Amino acid sequence: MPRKPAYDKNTLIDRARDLFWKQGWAGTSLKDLERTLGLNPGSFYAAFGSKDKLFELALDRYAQGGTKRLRDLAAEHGALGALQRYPGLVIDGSSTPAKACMLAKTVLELKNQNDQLAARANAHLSNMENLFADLFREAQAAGEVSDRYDADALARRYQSDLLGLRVSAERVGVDAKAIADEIAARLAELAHHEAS
Amino acid sequence: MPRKPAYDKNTLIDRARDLFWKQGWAGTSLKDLERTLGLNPGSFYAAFGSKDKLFELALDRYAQGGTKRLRDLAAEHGALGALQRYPGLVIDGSSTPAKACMLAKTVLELKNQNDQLAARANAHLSNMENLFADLFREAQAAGEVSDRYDADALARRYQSDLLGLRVSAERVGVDAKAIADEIAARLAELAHHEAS
DNA sequence: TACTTTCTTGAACGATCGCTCAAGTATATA
DNA sequence: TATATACTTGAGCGATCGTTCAAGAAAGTA
Repeated sequence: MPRKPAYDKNTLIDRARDLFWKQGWAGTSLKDLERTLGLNPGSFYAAFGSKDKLFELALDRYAQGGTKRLRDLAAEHGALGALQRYPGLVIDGSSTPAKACMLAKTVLELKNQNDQLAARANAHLSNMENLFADLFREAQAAGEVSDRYDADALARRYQSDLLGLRVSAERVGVDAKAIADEIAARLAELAHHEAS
Repeated sequence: MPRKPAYDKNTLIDRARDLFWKQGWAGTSLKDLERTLGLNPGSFYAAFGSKDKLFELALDRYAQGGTKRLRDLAAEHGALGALQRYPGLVIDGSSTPAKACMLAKTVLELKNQNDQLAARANAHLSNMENLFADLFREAQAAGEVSDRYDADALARRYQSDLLGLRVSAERVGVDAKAIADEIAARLAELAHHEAS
């Protein structure tokens, strides 16, 4: 009996993610969303409930994409290979709406005015960091990284380096590729057993 | 003949900087500013012209504070000593309205909707990076850092590391002090002449 | 073809946005 | 003390914010 929606919800979430990623929370108005999604207010609220809810979906979708990309990389190039390639990948090409991390942008923008969403973004970042740690452990098991390092500490530092890289990549006049290369090169040195 | 303002403009700019720093551009309404500065709309616009203009002043004030803090550090501890202490300093204490860099926050938030302000923030970041490079060169002249490194490259990487550190410090559940220590420790290694 | 169920449309809501301006108040000079 | 020159006040402007909802259109069942 019913009538089917004229849109594909998954596609709309992708588009919303890209818009939010580029413009941020406050920088994206309902009018922007209606235009980009091709939805009138009524349909928008029937489909997503509120701007907050959609942003939450977009955040989850974003995080899911990041972990998938890294896992794929690990499947193809191994743990260390993936960790080395990832920095270059996230700042590469003009395919993404922004170079900076959407999760980091969200934490910075909303920490002091929307705890809900900021906390969710932060949780996704922690999740990602856990994945980094797993890969470092895997690299250690494979003998690619010395056991003398703490994988969690390496992951923490790697996450911080990535966030810095991606903020730098958002700036104009900064050679982000050079920074990405340095991060990757540093990882290669972790195999050595020299005294620190 | 005239009547003197009831406020000290410099103090107001400091307060505005702290508010903008913490809450960002869109997150700070005129009502917020009026409350924090103790100014009614009329006085506000008489004194500052617009929200944009005040934000610009706040941005400049912020950048000026950063360079001063670093220069003071260099005067007391030397170039390398200053570079090593700075990371710990910027994320330390609860004295600042936020841990993240206001310039970075501004670039991320406004790049796609207020070129004017984003570009100004970016320029301040470049300025800071030049100061880093000068200090690295100074450290090289003092023999604290090997000449085999390019000071500009070191500064670029240092800036990126700092930005990452300060985003990390804004998160909950992250041991930012540990990251700051690692950044400082890495600088100490730059004196060695080992093969890279 | 009639009916039911859902989706779509878009006008309009109250709240807030950044901002203006006329009227009132305080202070320094004369 | 009178006057000129600011500065201060706060009501209220038009625009936009996120959101609601009643009315109309489309599609599956009977």
